[in-house]
Amino acid sequence: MVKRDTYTPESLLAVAVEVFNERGYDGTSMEHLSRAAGISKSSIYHHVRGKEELLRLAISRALDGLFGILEEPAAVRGRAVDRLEHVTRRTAEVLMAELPYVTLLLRVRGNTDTERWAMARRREFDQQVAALLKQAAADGDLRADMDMRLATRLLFGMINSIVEWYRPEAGGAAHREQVADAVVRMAFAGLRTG
Amino acid sequence: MVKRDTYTPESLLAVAVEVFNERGYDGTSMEHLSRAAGISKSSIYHHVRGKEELLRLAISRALDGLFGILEEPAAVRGRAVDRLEHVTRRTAEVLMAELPYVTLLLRVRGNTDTERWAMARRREFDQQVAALLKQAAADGDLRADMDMRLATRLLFGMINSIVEWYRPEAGGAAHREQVADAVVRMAFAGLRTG
DNA sequence: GTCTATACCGTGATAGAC
DNA sequence: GTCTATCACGGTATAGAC
Repeated sequence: MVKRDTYTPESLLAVAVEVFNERGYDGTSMEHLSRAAGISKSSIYHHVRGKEELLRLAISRALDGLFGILEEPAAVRGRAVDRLEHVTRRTAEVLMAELPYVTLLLRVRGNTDTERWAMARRREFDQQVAALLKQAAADGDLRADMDMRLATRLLFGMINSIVEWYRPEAGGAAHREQVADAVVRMAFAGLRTG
Repeated sequence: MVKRDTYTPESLLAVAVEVFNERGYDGTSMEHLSRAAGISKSSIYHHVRGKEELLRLAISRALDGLFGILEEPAAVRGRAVDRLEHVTRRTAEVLMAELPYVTLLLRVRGNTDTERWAMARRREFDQQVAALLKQAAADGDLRADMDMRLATRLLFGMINSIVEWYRPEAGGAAHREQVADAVVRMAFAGLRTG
């Protein structure tokens, strides 16, 4: 959270998203934002239309990152189970790389139009991954004794929970890879030995 | 959300917790609560000291349910990996049985004293389960190629994510058991066949 | 136990000077 | 591009009648 002499919507966004994630979106006032940015409330309105626009910008960035995964070659070609593993790993990676933005996306509750739009887009992403699970199960590569809808939800639950504790300061790229490995391993092979 | 002729702190709590979970705690005003309860704002103050007391009551109930698990016979006796599996299943079950209360617990951000107390208690619970994982790994019952701290976090991430989609109306006890089974299966054996 | 009325403050947002 | 001053509104909470 570096204080700047002058702001662009982009650099102001970085500050705002940090505060949103600390206090929650509803718990953050324009006064909080102005103090964190080191400029007055009214100056913020020079850069963005208001609080909700900051939310929309942040969420768009998170969604762009996630949907980008689905267009990567390894996500569109090959056996479904391998594409699923790729998407799982990459979702964890994007989540850590774009942590504050994805965190905000995952926490919206649907109180405003912007939040409802975010939730709808997120559902689209989940559904595309759910289709992958279904195909992988049909291929016989995933265990048949589980509802794939339920499995999708638990898989995303595990991945998304990373935002609750991951902090980029500690560890860097090596740590990110270790986390992504653990997610893939636990989701596909489980905790138990043998 | 049944409207009542008269309220007790307990019955008012049930209404409040539903609204908190729909709109978020910070996004819920006393006006929202009064409309949902069908009584005036000031009448609410007759039953509780304020909004934050409702939060504290709700969170206490969730924590009591969770810590109760750790005192069950199957959680204190036997091989660590079996105790861990029991705690995993029961945590999922308690989460579904006390859904609105646990949901609220899992969403607090630490803005007030009450919220910070809740987060500290939750960490205590997590740490006790983390100790179980560590013991099970030492017994050779869990895979050695994963950091157990990380595994604990992913395990709880998976369990806790149930609050994001589980709705008690649909399915009843049979469905709850199916969900708990799926959690245990995925966490311990993984998604992949063979 | 519930109500109406209201105190008092913090909120998101705007006007206009520099 | 930033500021101070200000607005109208909605927030939590209280007073006091019924």
